[in-house]
Amino acid sequence: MTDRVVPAAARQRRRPTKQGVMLSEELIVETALRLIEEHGADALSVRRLGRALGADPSSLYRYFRHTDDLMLAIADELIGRTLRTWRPTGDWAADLRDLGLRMHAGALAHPRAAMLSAHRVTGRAHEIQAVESILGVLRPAGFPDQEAVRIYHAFVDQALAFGALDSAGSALPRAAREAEAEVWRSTYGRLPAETHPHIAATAPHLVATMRSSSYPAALELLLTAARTRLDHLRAGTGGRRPHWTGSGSRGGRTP
Amino acid sequence: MTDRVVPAAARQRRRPTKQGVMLSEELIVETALRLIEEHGADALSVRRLGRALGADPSSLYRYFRHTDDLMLAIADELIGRTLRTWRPTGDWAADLRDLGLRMHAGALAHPRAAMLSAHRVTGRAHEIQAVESILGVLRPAGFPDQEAVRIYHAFVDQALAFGALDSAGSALPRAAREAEAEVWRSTYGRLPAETHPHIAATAPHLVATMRSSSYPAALELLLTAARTRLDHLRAGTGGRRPHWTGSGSRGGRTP
DNA sequence: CTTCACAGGTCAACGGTGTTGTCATAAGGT
DNA sequence: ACCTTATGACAACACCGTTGACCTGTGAAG
Repeated sequence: MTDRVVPAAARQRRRPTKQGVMLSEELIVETALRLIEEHGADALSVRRLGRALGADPSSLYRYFRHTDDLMLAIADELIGRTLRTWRPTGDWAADLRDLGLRMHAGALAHPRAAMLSAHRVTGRAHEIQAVESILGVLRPAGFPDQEAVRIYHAFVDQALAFGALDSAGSALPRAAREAEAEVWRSTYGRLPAETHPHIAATAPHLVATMRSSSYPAALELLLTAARTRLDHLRAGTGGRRPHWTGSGSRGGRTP
Repeated sequence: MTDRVVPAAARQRRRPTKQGVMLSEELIVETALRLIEEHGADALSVRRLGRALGADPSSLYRYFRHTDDLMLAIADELIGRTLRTWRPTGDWAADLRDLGLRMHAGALAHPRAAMLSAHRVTGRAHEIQAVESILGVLRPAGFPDQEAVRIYHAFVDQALAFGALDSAGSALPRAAREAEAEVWRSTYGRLPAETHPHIAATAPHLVATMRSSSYPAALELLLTAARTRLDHLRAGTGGRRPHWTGSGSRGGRTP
């Protein structure tokens, strides 16, 4: 069974399902998204998707090599939807802020899908378009190539990471979320100043702000830092070189 | 079968496994962590864990209500380990950088646990100690309470969010991860300059850096922005320097 | 010592999952 | 009208988490 998948473009002999449905990559992705939204991320399995489509589960393997492939297709569709409503103005900071907030909002609107797809590189059309667009905001703004790539990377990952984090929070059952809010109020709001002076001193602020997402603040911090860097660059000296050369390792266990 | 779990403190009638192992909450958590480290995140299943322990899988349900409970126990242990090796020096930026990188590394070392616990507030001892410690770094540095809380919030969420994001990446099956690296090289590395000028211009940088985590960069941006903010505050208040408040920078006990 | 309740380990089963080898058939090109 | 073959269907495999019923060693009480 070397390869049972035929590229979407080359499909011709379509044939209806026993229940009369015409399968297609598009229909499968749409149905998967609907399934995720309506019944939660756990509701997405090959078998349920097959049932929802009116087709045998194994038929899906004619369109996607494995479930991972399907996830990538879903992720790309979400990227496309987000990008489609974004209109860059030429002010790099404003444009990035706008896009970041859109990405975050998009993730919150599709919590389960966002959680599933945030960490994947799809290499598909919409994603490529997004990369090109963001670099197209940074480079004309005056960031040198290497710097532009670094900021792009941090910006995108931060939007995706916070999107997934906040999605996970909002996807919790109602009771669990209220329990968490209660923890902040009753546990952190009442620690004695003798043992926990800093928490006690800031308790009102903690209780007030810990419930909302910190993404807007984090985004603003990122933009501030980028602007600072740009100012240093324009000052001519080139400024001090940032020491954030990627030292972290994503993937690959470190023995 | 209302509740087959007995609180750890009340256990007394321990009895060895058929293979002669004495089970305990601790042993189970330790073994689970070892399993994750040695054979990857996918290796952690109730059945495998049972096998590794020399016990019937169902025995574990005498100690944890379900797998989620086990994950939370693991996560709590991880928070403890991360804090235990952290030694604040008094330089707020350096201390936050150090802690952030430790949190991120801890998450990467145990992907499944990190992904599950990132968005939860436990209100338990280790977590409280962490909050107190971080505020104890920011406030003495001169950040006003509200500002300190805002930066604390962004800092912690950023560490958790990136930890979860990168964990998800590293939890992928080997083949999928190699496929992603290949996507960057073959897809993004070869786009023509006519259609995708910005990607083409930065392709070498993209290919070189997109595989590693952007957390160090994002963290550095956050610290830069915080320092900028602090400079503005000092300038605005006539350069008045807040002085260190003394002993209270550590939360709970430090073994 | 013996007795005895029951915590805790084991077994078997249920319903779920992703995936694949094989087969049947309708669609398209000739 | 034929033949090829793409594509849908079926059955099976090896896993998964979880649970109800059973059995037995343990620790305390008498």
